[in-house]
Amino acid sequence: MAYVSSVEGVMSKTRKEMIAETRAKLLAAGRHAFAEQGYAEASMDDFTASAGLTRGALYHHFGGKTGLFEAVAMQIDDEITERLDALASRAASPWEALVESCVAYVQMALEPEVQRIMFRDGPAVLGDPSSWPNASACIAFVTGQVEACRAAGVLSDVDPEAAARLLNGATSDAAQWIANAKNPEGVSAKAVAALRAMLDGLRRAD
Amino acid sequence: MAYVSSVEGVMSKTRKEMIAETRAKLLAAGRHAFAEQGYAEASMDDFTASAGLTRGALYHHFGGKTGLFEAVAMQIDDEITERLDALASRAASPWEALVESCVAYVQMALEPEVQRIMFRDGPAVLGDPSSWPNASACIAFVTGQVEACRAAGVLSDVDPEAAARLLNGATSDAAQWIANAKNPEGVSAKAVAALRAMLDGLRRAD
DNA sequence: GTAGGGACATACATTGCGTATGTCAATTGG
DNA sequence: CCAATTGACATACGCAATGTATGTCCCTAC
Repeated sequence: MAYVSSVEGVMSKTRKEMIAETRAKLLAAGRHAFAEQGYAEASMDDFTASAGLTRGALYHHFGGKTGLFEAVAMQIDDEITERLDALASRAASPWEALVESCVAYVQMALEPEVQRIMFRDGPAVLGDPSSWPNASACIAFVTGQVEACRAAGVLSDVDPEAAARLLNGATSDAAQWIANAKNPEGVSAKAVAALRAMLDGLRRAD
Repeated sequence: MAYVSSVEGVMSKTRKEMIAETRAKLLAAGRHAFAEQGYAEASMDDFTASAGLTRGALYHHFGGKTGLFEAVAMQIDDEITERLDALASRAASPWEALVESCVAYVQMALEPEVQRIMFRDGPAVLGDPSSWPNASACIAFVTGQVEACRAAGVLSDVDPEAAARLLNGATSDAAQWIANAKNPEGVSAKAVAALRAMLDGLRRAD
């Protein structure tokens, strides 16, 4: 048993692992390059080489530059959703979950990687986020929270997805604003305060 | 006086007119191409040729592809501001002016040209709109309206620019959503209703 | 064990941008 | 009225980057 024979089981798994590994390497390299230099300026030759590969591998696995970018965006979107989910599950009420999710969303959108890939280059490369392959998991997540709030009776009769959309736009735009401000802390405080006020507008007046 | 001598006055004006005309032709051709094909896919050779010119003229007047795009974006931004201004000046109150401006903004953002250039490609090419050369005149305009509302006492104590930013993000995102929806009319109604609700959140509870 | 297919690299063609250079008309100064 | 110069614009060139077509090698399957 000094070596493994290519009987099938073991080797095939190793093989699949190798493939998954190169996919992951490409994904990571692309993600880094897209975040650092932006989509247009990122050279496929450069960042595939930095992963010890060539464009051949990229075209094989992702079909092209756009395909890789799409995969990266989906990965980030999933991560955001997961983080929001973890946060919301610790909230006392649906309403609080929604509010805290929105605030957290602003914070996440401040991260340069998220900002650049999801909010700046994303729409230009992939089109409207709502038409992305996974339909923007994080928007769907917020929509769910709005629905929960409505079910709990704390929301006025607005369309859940419409509310989620508006919130998404408001928060991501606020994040852009904060990120490019001279004093991000002060601006952030203002933005969050205004955001809470707007959210209150959605709450049922009782 | 059968012909005009190049004494200066008349001829120099004609000359300037010619120059202004080619500038305008480039601007129009670029605007059309950017709107139709997007920034990245628009070929300078193609659309300058469609204006009866070459890239030489473009580089001379605008410094490059980015420069022309910037000029186009500023032009559109000015047009939007002007339209909002005309609309707001007919409103009965500052609050109504703000609300109607936001609703109108959604409508404008639905126009394919505005959508593509200002909301999709704009941020990717020029960066965050708030850092654009003219600092996004339309955001400044809305900020002014929010300030007027605050002065009139109908707004709670939110930061004017923060509110304007959130509104801008919410409306433009809503527009994106509407534009890509199957039934734009229905979605538009939902979005506007939710927008009004959010706006109410900013209004001082009295 | 050999035939086949998939994973990836290499080679090539195309396209598009940016810059350097050239040309011609118009302005300016005498 | 003429010559020199400036500026508007076109042409020519080089480079970089993408997409595709082809090749090679190793694993898998029969």
